[in-house]
Amino acid sequence: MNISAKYNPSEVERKWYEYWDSHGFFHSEPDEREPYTIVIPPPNVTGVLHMGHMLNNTIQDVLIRRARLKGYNALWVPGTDHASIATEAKVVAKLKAEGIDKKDLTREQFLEHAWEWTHKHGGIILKQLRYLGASCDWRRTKFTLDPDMYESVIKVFVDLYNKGKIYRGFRMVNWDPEAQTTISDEEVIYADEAGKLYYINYPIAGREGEFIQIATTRPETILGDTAIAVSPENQKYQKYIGQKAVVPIAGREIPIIADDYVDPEFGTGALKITPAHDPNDKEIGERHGLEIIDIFNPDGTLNAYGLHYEGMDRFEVRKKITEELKEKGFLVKVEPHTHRVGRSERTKAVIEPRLSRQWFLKMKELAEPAIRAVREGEVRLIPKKFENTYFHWMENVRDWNISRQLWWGHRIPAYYFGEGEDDFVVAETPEQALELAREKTGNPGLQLSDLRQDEDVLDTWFSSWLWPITVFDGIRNPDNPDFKYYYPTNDLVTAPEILFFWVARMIMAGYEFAGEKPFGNVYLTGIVRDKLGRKMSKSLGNSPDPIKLIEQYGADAVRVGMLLTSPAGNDLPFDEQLVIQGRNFANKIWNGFRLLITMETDKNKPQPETARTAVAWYRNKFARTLEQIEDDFSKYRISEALKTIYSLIWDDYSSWFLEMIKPGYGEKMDAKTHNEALEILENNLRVLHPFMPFITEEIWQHIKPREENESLIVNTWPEAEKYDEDLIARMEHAKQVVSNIRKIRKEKNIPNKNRLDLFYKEIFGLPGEIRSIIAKLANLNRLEKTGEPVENAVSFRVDKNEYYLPLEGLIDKDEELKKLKEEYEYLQGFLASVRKKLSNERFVQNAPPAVVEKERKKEADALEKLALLEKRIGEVE
RNA sequence: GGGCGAUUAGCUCAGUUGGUUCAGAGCGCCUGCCUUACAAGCAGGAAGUCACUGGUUCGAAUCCAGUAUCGCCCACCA
Repeated sequence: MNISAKYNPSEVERKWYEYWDSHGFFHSEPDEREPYTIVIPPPNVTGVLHMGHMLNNTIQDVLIRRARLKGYNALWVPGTDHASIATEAKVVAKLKAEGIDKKDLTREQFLEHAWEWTHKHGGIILKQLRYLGASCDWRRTKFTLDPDMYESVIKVFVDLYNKGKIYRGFRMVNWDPEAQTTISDEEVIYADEAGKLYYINYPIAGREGEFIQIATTRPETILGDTAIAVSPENQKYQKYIGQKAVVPIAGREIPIIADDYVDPEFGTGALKITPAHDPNDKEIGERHGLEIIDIFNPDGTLNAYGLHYEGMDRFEVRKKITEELKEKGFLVKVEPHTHRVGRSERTKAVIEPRLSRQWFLKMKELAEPAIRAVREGEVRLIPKKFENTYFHWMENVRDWNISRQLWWGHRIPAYYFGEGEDDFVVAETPEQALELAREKTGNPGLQLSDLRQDEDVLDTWFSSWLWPITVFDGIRNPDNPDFKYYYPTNDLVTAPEILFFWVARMIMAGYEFAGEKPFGNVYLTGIVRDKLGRKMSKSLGNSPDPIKLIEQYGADAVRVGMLLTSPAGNDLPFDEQLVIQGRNFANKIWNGFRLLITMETDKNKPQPETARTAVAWYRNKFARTLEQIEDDFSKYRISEALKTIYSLIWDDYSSWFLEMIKPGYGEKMDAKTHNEALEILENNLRVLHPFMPFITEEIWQHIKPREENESLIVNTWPEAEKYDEDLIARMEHAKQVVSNIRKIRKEKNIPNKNRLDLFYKEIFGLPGEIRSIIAKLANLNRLEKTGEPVENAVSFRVDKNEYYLPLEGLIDKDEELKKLKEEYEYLQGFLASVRKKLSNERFVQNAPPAVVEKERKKEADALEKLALLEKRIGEVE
């Protein structure tokens, strides 16, 4: 068989993905087996794969493939999110580039464009996931705007409204003037920015020449001022409380009030109050019954209250009004001032706090079962450290503003029939709304055309929080077999950034609408960063294109590269070097396979002792390592599990096992060993498959012809077996002896070809088969026990055995003595420390007996070794 | 301002309930090898006062307190 010395992933990967998919190996239907379910965190429908997705989905694929091998009925549900604000922003930008303004379109026209865009770009990211090897059940692909999903979302809204949990409120919200919509608190990103603090004098009404001075970072908002507040404790301003001040430029008279909120130490100790544009001011305004003056248009320009600034942008007004204040003598000074500015996560526009009528969801009651679930371990967060943040947020949860002034999304099912505060009904369909409206108004003549549906849509997360339920149609049809079988799901893999946006809310929705947790474990990944520790982002251009990486190195290599350094919750400093390491590993595995498959075999040749021993040893070593792998997985230490397998295959299997069973030069391998080695290889492939699905399947299929149902992806995970610790320990000893000899060969410049003799004093027993391994790997002529001192030999000690390698003419007596003395001194120091412990009465009394016993053994062993060394030193001298 | 977490070799990280021979791995580095599976490799090697200061303990990388640095989350100081 002619097989390339370099593994070529690109040829292999497409082939096997197609094979798995077309044979339905990703597909799951309920059956008698235990289910194992993951729902994908749905990426934005118009998104493209970035490194964060790669990490996230690799972990999910590892979990799902392992579950499949372990015999679970494994289902990974894929899908995409309509991502209302992100997608709408993209569509608006695209239309703008084509010279079309959203304002000139009707809702229907705009949605047509949006769907067109969605159909064009939607699914790109899902296709990219296939290159990665993601074994999703594509037949179950969902989209949050699918008709059934849409219906479920509306049903939930109506349900919550009828339960009194959804209400309309006139509230201070975060207004994004760019997207012209409200956004949730979580979508506002605060950062320190350099700004200015403007000190402005407000004349006191009726007191010529007297002023009250305030400090503000937003001078344009003075036009919306409806009061000046001072601290009631403030001596300086006592006399003005109850008086009136005159708003510069506007000329309006506003009251001067006292409120505890004001910090007399900050700024001038007097605060201008603009209830329409500051959350605190709004509260103060409510306490004092102040007027509310909103000076902004939705796009951030000033309205008629802006007087001669009407129509100008807020930031331009800031400059202009500063000049005017200066000219008219109101401006006292301007100081540089760093303060926190909130910007929209999506559009980066400075957020304007704004009062408006919005829909809200009461959160407190919903949060309670979700808090309990995590506290009682019904839902586990991995790593655990995120529980603190979770509780903190959940215990201080605020009502959720769920309406967005967008078109792309689930339209709020509220129908208005009049202008009054309460002139609306909430219903799943217009027909039901009409019925309710007729009841509510007592007017049976009301027609559909008399109803106006709310223009707003729901926050994207209002559909994603139902994801684990709605992908199984659990809202509309809770008794369906899929929902009953797959829900609750097992593991959720996602980024900690959306712990509140999404994870916490899914837990709430799970208990509220399904009466049960949505998933058992939440694996929180880290953030993928570049070598400099910066978050990977498009704008920095520091993110490699994952698809290019896959093309260059292979998906298996990229998967390994991502996983080698990413324990749960830790950031992942991505380095292409790691992918190269993954590729090298693939090549190593490939060549380990190549050695066996190109080996000529002989059925009549008996199995050598070395091979028999090697097979026995590796099987035991594998069994022990499997235990470690299971332990790693049980603790969700995915990268540790990979490292464990990496070292098993690279070190134990390739460097030791294969070397042990290799026949001599020009010889054939006996058929028994060959078969056993292939079996061993198969087990390696089984545990490696979740991490490197492609190369493992490729090799698996090359080992021997396979039936379709024998494909590795649907094969079995190895069974745990008992193992012989003693055999493993003796082989460990043998490996150390071999390493010592290799080291001496290197020091003395003795080629590997030259066969050597080795003598030893046996205290740690070495059965013949272990000796044969040593002889083979170290290329020895003879390996014999001896009672006599060996002349002209280099000696070394492993465990309690002393080894002598006679090297006539190559011995430097002084150097040998020096080494022996160093070893001796070291051991003496060690002995001293052990004895110090043992002579400490308190140690002997207080330490557990087992620990004391260990120390005694250390002492005895050290003494024995010292005796050996002492003797050897005498011999050399 | 409040909370959480981190700090172990040049880099990225392990280090289970404090106790096996002066702390481990991978990468990188150094040395020697194109040895008939693999130079994307083999063999060997060097490298750490476990951030700092105290404390608890027979015993601390591990527990406690404080300090420093970094990171994350939350918060309305104009």
